[in-house]
Amino acid sequence: MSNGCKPIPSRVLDPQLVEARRLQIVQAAVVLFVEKGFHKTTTREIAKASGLGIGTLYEYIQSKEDVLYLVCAYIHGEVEHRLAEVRDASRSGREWLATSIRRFFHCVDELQDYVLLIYQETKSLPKERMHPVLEREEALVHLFEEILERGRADGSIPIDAASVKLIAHNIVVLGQMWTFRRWALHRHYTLEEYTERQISLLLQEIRARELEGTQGSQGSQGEGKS
Amino acid sequence: MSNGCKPIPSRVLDPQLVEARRLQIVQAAVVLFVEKGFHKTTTREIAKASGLGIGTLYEYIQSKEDVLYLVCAYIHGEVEHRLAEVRDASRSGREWLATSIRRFFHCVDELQDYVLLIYQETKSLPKERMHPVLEREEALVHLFEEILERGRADGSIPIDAASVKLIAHNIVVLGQMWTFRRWALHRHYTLEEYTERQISLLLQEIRARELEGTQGSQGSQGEGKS
DNA sequence: TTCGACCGACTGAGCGTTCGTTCGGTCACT
DNA sequence: AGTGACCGAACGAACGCTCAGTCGGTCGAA
Repeated sequence: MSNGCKPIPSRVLDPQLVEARRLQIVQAAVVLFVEKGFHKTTTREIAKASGLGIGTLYEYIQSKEDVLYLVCAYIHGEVEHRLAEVRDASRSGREWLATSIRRFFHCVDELQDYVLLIYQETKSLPKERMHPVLEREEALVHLFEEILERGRADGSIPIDAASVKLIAHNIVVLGQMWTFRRWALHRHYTLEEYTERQISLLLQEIRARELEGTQGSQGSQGEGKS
Repeated sequence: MSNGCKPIPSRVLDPQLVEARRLQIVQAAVVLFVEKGFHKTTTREIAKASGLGIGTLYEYIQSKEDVLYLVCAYIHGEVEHRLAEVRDASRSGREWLATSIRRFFHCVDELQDYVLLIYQETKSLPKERMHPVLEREEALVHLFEEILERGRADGSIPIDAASVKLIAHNIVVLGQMWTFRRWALHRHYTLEEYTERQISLLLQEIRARELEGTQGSQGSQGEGKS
């Protein structure tokens, strides 16, 4: 559940020590990265903030970018951990969805600096390290796909199969939007307002399909050109 | 319609020449930034690609970050220019909205590298230069607010006032999502599929409210906990 | 004595930015 | 038309500095 893909080599032998030191490193680095960004943070700053010498730092990583990768993995771990708690919580898919969205948005809000960091710095990873990070991002989308799928199965979320993936992406992105548009959104909404409004929009949208079903028409197709 | 806030000083006197040379610079830089990112692009590369000497480059800017700012302004200009064409096109707010979304998504697709660039590099701007860029981003949101507002006025888009801003943000972000999630989305949808599906979701959502009105119930409020 | 975790002075590539210089063009005066 | 003073756009070598990464050494535990 926690590791991604290729392990980062370390010159230190004891695996427990490696894990412990890397946690030090990551927790120090995350603060610095949030504060100044990846590029403007120096390895020396990371070393000092971790309580290690610069040489020691390089016993546990091979490059500065490795630190970024570790940080990304750590953050994804945090998100996944918090989200796992409600994985099988409620009864209908519809309720599960609403609960999960609330949890997810809440989590995004708590970890907003971290989420923003991933958003802004993922591109600085070397290609090979980027893939596992994106995969983990997609796993998050999959979680919501699963929920939507269950709602589809039990009839509580009447949508067509081809929209599932899209809606799942929408949910994730609209959650993350709370962080990368906070300069605008926080001026107008509290987290609760934001969450409930987004859920309400989404569920109304889903309800619409239900009603349309009873009406028997598809609507919104002959809307314009193309 | 085109300029932002504080002008960037140049040591060159002739304003026409300044504009022309800066266009050279921007168009060269934009390619490099898309290719390698802002940080990994050197001023020398920018100079060479613009057909200028390093020294000349600095006749027209004061720092490397100025180039980034010019690039951002240029891109926003492109987007705004393309969007302006349909500003007063159709009759009902609802139709205007659909048309504008199509145009916007199409535009985002055409300029996807540029849009992505702004998304990823805005944070590298110095604070003072960042503000005008964000303001221009908000202007885009305002465009959609305006459209939604008109739809509200003519009754074709029955939503409550407090949702207008949120929906406008949603539209803009879901458009931009096409660029920053292309690694996932392009695998599953063409631009047309993506656009029509998103519009359809949005309009159904709006239609839902309409129907709810005739039903007289609010729904989706007692969905879960607090 | 051996081993491995830790250290930090050192290196050198690479960066943004500067500044002394060049040189084609313009214009006032003859 | 001819001349020379002046202008300013263009140039690029060089400067000063930063910073990722290295390497030889120290030290404590086994």
